[in-house]
Amino acid sequence: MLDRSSPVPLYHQLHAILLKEIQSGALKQGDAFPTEQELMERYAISRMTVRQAVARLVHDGLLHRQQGHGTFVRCNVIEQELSTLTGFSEEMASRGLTPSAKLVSAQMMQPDSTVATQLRTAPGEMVFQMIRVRLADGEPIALDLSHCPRDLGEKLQQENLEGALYSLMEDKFGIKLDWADQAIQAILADEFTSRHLGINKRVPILFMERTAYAADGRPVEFTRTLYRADRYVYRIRLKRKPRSSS
Amino acid sequence: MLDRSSPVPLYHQLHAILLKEIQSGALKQGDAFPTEQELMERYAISRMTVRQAVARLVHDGLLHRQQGHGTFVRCNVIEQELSTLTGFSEEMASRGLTPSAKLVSAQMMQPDSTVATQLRTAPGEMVFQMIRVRLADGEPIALDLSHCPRDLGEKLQQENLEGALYSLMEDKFGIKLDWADQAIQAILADEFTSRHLGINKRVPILFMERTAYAADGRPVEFTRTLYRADRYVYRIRLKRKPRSSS
DNA sequence: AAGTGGTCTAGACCACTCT
DNA sequence: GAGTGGTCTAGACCACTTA
Repeated sequence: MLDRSSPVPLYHQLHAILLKEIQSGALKQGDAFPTEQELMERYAISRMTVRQAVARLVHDGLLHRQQGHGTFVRCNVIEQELSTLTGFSEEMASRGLTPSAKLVSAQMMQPDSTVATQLRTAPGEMVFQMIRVRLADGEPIALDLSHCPRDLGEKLQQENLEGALYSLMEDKFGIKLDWADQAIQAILADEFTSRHLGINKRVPILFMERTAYAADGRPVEFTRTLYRADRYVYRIRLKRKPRSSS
Repeated sequence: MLDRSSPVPLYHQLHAILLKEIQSGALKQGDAFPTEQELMERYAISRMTVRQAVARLVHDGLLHRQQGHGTFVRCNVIEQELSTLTGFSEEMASRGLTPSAKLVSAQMMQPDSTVATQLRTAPGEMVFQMIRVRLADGEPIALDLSHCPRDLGEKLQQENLEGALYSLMEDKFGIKLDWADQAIQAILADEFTSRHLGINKRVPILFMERTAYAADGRPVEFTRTLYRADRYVYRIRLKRKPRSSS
């Protein structure tokens, strides 16, 4: 039931309860979900609060509503990997693999023009670069070249860089990551990449460039990641948007 | 101003107005956005309606709210390509290119096991397959192998298949596309692909598999698309999600 | 006609940030 | 203390679906 003395908002508590019910498998695909009226009475809360909790489940694709008909369970998948920004460590952990990293280098450097543009550094300003081999269950999966602004880099230099960068930034530095722009391409492995990933040269590589931004709009990381094509598939779930004004 | 006699919801109208103001450039990055109080008075509507309109702008990353501080303009980008499900034609059009398609083949066929699984066809049931070369400004960009359930395929066979498939499904067949699961990999071009895209063999290819679903949860399309790596980059914007319950 | 979700109101109290 | 956004209530009317 709901705890009204908790600092956690009621709609948040209700969302967690409903999510658990869906994921437990008690409700099967296509089953009718409790109506708003039912939820209002069962938890003794107002309709707007119910709607706020249900809205998130609908938005995340677990429920499907039809006006005048009802609310229905879309699917009972445990992993509903929507298009969320996750770091390598988080992504591997969610797939049930154990992530790790081997630090190749970490230093302040003069950014190339792409890095400078993406991180919006002043002319002549240095950035922090670290190169890491990312592993899953001990197997090399990707080569990662991360760049951060100078001030953030100075803090990072005093940390263990073989773990999750995003946890470090959020939990230790209090940076609120908010969104990222990604570009994904297919390329052939070069000498440097193939050596670090333990693969042949001239094999296909999934190449991702990502710029991550904090809640205030400031870029906090620009990363180039080269994934072994034989070990990694990029998966994403997309939502259709209304197409009225286009 | 708002039109209360319109069938369009007030929060929708307000969203459109505010979006226009942001995109017009009148508000610059970092500028303070009108407070909820101001918007309530200016448009003579209640706070919840204001919040509903603003919430979408926040969710789409155009605004940034900070409790006790205010609402601020994140950026004045015209194209905020969030992670939305778009077809090839829509995507190219949004990049300012003219999309087209050359039909290679279109037929009913026995699905392979992947296609049958993704489209959830009954054993022995046929599916509709069409193979198309997708062009942008007359240049071949991708080779597309689309599969649809039998009933949908029968309708498609009577249509012009060299245009946008999603428009056809939504506008002509009344199918509400809702979401899709995608997998993106890097592979090497095979003989069939390189011939149709006019490229050398053994060059890298961005390979995407996508299953698209309607609002009722039914799969309506499974597509394999092979993109020329030298002409196409997959771009996406991701939002960070709260990481409390994981 | 009854039940559902979609929209909207006019209040209320709280947590947070700034001055 | 004043102003902001965050949460919550108890109603209301409407549009749509099903029977």
